[in-house]
Amino acid sequence: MQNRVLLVEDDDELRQLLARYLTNQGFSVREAATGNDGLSLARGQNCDIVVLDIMLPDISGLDVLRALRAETHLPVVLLTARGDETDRIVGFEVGADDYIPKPCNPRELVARLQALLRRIAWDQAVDLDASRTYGDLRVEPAHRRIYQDDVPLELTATEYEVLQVLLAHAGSVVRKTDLMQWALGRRLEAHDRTLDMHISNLRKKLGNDDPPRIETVRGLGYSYRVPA
Amino acid sequence: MQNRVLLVEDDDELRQLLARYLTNQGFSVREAATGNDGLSLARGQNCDIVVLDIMLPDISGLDVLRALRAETHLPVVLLTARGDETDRIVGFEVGADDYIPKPCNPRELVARLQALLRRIAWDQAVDLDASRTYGDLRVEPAHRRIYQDDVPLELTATEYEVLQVLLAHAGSVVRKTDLMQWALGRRLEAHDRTLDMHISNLRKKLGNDDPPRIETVRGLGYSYRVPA
DNA sequence: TTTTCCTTTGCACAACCTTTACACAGCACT
DNA sequence: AGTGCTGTGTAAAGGTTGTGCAAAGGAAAA
Repeated sequence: MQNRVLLVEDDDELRQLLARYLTNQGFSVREAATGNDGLSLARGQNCDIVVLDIMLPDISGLDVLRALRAETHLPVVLLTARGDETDRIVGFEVGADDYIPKPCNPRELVARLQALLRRIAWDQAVDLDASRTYGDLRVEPAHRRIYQDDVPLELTATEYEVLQVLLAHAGSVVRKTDLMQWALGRRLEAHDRTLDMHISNLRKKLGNDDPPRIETVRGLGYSYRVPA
Repeated sequence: MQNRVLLVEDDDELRQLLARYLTNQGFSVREAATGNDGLSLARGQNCDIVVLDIMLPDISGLDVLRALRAETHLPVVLLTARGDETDRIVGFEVGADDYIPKPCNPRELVARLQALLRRIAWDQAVDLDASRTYGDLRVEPAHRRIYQDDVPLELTATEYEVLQVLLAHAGSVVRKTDLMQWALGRRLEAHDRTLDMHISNLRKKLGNDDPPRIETVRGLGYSYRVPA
């Protein structure tokens, strides 16, 4: 169950050093010293992640990456001698997942490889219940909806954002300036009643309970009453 | 419609600089100046990715990350002044997806954010070669056809792509910009109504049900109504 | 060429965010 | 109680933005 790394690097000494370190860290390592070798090994589909030097004797690592991206989404970490910033940007644009400047600390390389593999594992595990419940309300970010007793509320985009923030802070007071910043994405100016309007509309849609679910804290902001 | 970044950084000047740059690059930005604010906002599930400074006035960015990881797999990029290698390793071990030392080039930050978001999109993409069924619709990638109650729909190439992407994400909202990228293979420019046209045509071919199978999520994109 | 399809253009319309306006509630001070 | 200030509730009007769709223009395939 160990991860298989394909290491494409022309400098024999460095490649063997890294290969040994990666092996010690529990990876199974395939090595290639040229771009073409690397490309055919990667195409073989028998590795989980590729570490790819950019400076190679035959074809550039960037071209190898381009060729790979034309057919797969195999994770690729670029490795390169001191990076001009533009180089890095290009690397990412071509489809790299990470970019590590040489000389690199092997520990950091391993940490980054593991972070990338972990990310992939997370993404592929069905990450459903990101939904949260507050009393009779249920927030479902995937649908961008909030359900009250399993009935979806007909909220506008802004209303959704506002209620979302209030729920995330359920039980404590959210200052108007923060609510404005977080839900509306701009600063609260004097005499701006926009927020009050959205709160008013939200209360209506939530059923105008008494006492209201969204409490007013005069001079401060609003607070969603924590469910009993 | 655009990716939402949560920027947690206490240095007002730097935060505003980055926020402005990210906005210009097409992100929608939410800001927090403290760890606690950042944590509540991230919990609110109203962002796609988090940029997190480690040095914060109240609680350490690492603790914020730990708390987040206890409940979500939200992508997190750490940002820090100290370049100590051990710090980086710790950051990754706690669950960071990337680690950028300050002072960071905003262009590189954006490139890394986009690489991470792209990786997630790739990972979550459904196996496009398997045939799938959604209610009365059946996608058969081998023939590039979609059947409604076993009767093939007369779709054009683009319509097939659009519907297929919507189905692959059935039940959740697909942003217009993503739909454009995945189905049409190019970026969504301002005033480009192409997608709206294809949606309109698709709805017609699907029978113009009411409520429509392809729901409009104003300001965001479209969503295929998950079959009961 | 003809046909099919993709894209652009233009207009109408709907959704919705914001402003305006006024009424009223809370609070401090007389 | 009365007065005035400040902050809030909400209806209605105003303005902006996003969307639906027909029709025409182009581009690509047949």
